Amino acid sequence: MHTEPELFFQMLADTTRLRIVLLLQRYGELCVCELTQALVLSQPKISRHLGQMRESELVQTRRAGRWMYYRLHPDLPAWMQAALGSALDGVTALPPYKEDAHMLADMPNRPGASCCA
Amino acid sequence: MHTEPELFFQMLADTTRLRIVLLLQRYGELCVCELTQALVLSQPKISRHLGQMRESELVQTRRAGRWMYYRLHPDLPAWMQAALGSALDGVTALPPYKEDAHMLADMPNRPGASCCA
DNA sequence: CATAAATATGCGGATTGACATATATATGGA
DNA sequence: TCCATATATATGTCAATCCGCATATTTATG
Repeated sequence: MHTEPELFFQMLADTTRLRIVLLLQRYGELCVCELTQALVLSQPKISRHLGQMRESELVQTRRAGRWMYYRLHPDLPAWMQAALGSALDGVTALPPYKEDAHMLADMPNRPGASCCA
Repeated sequence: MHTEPELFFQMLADTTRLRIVLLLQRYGELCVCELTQALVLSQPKISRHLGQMRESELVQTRRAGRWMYYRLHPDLPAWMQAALGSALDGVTALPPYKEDAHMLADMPNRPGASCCA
């Protein structure tokens, strides 16, 4: 994220993007179809928000077969990572963020079985 | 700020508002005319953004004579205060945030001489 | 009261963001 | 090779936001 601080906050200023970011922070790496099922939102909507976040270099992508995996950009400045940590602390107990993690944990046949819970 | 997390981030997603918030965090309490001079922006523009932040309960106001003083809302959730602290750390060395503090420090005849530097 | 300083609000135009629909690309099976 | 499905991207439309300018409101002072 070589971009401006206000762009960072702008990415977090939408509910869908914030939900995605917090899931990525928790699960490490997720593909579009996993996010679609976890958030119960249309695939184009998810994809568009992911595109924005990739353009602003908040997330990074990795293609594996037909799945495109997204993760938080590893080169985020320390203060951004700290701010994300604070947001995670303050938000994980609230809907809809709380339910999102459960939706993903209960999802069968996750493609990569990418990571932790 | 009893409002949603994404509203908090939305308030920080505009350069002018972010500059204001960081000045308030640093100086504690400032009136509109001080902010106008520090940021070198038009008074209506500043006032408008302050109004938004007051509506979303990110800041609180206090009238003292003809001056209206603004400060960060004292009841902000802990995670929001932490996130603001991280942002301050990451941003104070960069323009235009760095210059803002100097502009205010060098301003003569500040009304309340409200606070620290 | 009348004036001046400080702050707030209305309004029009330009930009941006969100959502739905449509189109493109790729993978796997017959 | 051809088709069906899964995944990703592009376009059109509408609403929300931001800005500049002008004007209104509030508060102090003489």
